[in-house]
Amino acid sequence: MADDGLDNYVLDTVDRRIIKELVADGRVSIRALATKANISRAHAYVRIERLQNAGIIEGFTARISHERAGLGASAFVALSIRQDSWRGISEQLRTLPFVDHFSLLGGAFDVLVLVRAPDNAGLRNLVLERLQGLDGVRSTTTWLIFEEANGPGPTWIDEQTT
Amino acid sequence: MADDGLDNYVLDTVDRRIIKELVADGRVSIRALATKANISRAHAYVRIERLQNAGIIEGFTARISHERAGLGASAFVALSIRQDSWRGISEQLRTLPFVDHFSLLGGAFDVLVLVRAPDNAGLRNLVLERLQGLDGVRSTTTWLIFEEANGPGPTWIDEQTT
DNA sequence: TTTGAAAAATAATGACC
DNA sequence: GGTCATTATTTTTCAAA
Repeated sequence: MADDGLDNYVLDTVDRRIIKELVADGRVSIRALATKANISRAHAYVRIERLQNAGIIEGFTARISHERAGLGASAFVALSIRQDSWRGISEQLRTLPFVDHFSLLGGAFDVLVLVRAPDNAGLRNLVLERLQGLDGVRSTTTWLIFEEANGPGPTWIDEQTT
Repeated sequence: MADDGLDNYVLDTVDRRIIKELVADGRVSIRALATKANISRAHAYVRIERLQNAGIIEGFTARISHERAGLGASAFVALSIRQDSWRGISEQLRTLPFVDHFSLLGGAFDVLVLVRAPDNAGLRNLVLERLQGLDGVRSTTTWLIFEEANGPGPTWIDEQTT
């Protein structure tokens, strides 16, 4: 593949500062961003566009409190699946309501799905009716989430050189 | 607790439309948002502020591609912990670099940590040196993430009545 | 990459239905 | 809740250095 600038893009200090600010506040004005990152506005525009074109910044979104928004019951559901069924299962999970995130894993389990439903009844229905019914799913194991939190965010961004 | 308007806030149709748009595009202008949600701009300001005060909208952020930003190795790490150690472990995980998200679970495992490191060596170091060294951690089990994706987003938001 | 200028768009507020 | 009007800011582009 030719180097079209989209792959193997190495972040420099300016990129990292921009990312840090945009992760902390996705609606920050370009003015404020440029100031905080110690660059000109014009430069900020250029860099942000480049980061988006490179696929490093995928987009911007609102962070919603699952619980306060009505999704009070969350769980991880491990799926044991047939060897050749990952692709099909993946396609279905992408559109299954209340599925937040899912991963194909190495090790004892095959697929780990993070689901968030309005309540335990909804969770139960989701697991028993939808997940276990997916073509290729052999068995499921569910762990309720009692409490959760996020890590420190992109602290690693300060620790790299360029 | 008195009803200060911050708790038990029930979303109506307008709130849901606003959230949907802001999740899809966190930097959308209030103008465009108001148009898409079929409300006036003034109304949009009021609603967004209310949603933020109620803690439903926690903030805004850039969605970063972990892989393209240099975090190519991700894994789930299950921690088996001492009964009384959750609080302390939680506090430490909040500041531990490369920790993305973690949960206190019911069931066989105690804590599930999602970590993202630059490479497998970094991942190994993180698990062996940092996570296993946390006070209260008895043992760890690691599952590498080969592939991952997100669910459909807030589709459930359309399916509720008010 | 930076700076300054300038037009267009948007934000934010307040008065009034 | 919605509409309108107004002013302050910001965005965005461009030219110049």
